[in-house]
Amino acid sequence: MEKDTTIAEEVLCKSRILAIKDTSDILCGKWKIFILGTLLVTGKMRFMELLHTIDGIGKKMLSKELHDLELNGLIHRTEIKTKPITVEYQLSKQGKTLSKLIEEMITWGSQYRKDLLNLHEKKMNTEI
Amino acid sequence: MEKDTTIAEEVLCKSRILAIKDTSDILCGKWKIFILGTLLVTGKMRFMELLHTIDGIGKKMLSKELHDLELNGLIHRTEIKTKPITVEYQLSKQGKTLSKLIEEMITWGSQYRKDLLNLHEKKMNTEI
DNA sequence: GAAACCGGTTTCCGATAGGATACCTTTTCT
DNA sequence: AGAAAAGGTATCCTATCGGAAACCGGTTTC
Repeated sequence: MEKDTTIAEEVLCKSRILAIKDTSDILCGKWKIFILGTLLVTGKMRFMELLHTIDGIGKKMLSKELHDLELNGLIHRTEIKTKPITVEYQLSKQGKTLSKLIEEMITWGSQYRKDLLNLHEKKMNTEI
Repeated sequence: MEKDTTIAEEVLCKSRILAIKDTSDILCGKWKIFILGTLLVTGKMRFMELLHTIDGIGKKMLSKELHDLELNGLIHRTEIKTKPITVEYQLSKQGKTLSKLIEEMITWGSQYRKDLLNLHEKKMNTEI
């Protein structure tokens, strides 16, 4: 009886770890999460717009990360036959499911920063 | 009037991007999220337990990542004066606030894998 | 004809992340 | 005496990550 539950727990645990691994594999690298976040708030963007909006990224990295994200089905790439050609990127249906995760990262990051500041203030007060 | 809103929006946007950056900086690397996830489900663990539980990690990495996490206030390290000495690691109050984010990663990763399988099945069916 | 714009790709190079291995200290077991 | 176990460090090495810069093809404007 007890052995059953531990085995069941272990299987559950492994699948949870696998899920974490999947997620972090897909969001790995320095830029993907920012690209996704940017597309999430703007809806649609062109290559050059992304390049200028995402602070510090270079053409090579942007191009590579967009490829990865497209391969993993998180964004759509649309060529528009203007002259010169323009290309639009947007989140896919699958990509949009990341919004909760991204929002949670924003929430957590903001709170963490706030907590740090509070800690710092308190420390300053006790020092005076 | 319109300019005000765009400026306000831009400030908001920057702070959201900063929050994402904070979060991903703190969770960066190949192992931190697994260490946190493991501590989240088990409560408390010793160095060697973590080493054996987290598949594939080595001593050096475990040690380094634990240091980082402690520096950022996400975990507590407790030396217990047994012989030989044992050390317990556990999530701090701050660290526990990551549970929602980790749960969301698990949820998303599981769903993503499910969707992939469905896609694959459908494809197989149309191919027959 | 030159330059500029879009959306990239290619090449080169340096930094760093991360893995394997050996080593260290203290104490207990055999 | 020798080994083993806990919790690490130190050293070395390499694969990958990611940045800078040049280049490319098509088109349009000056």
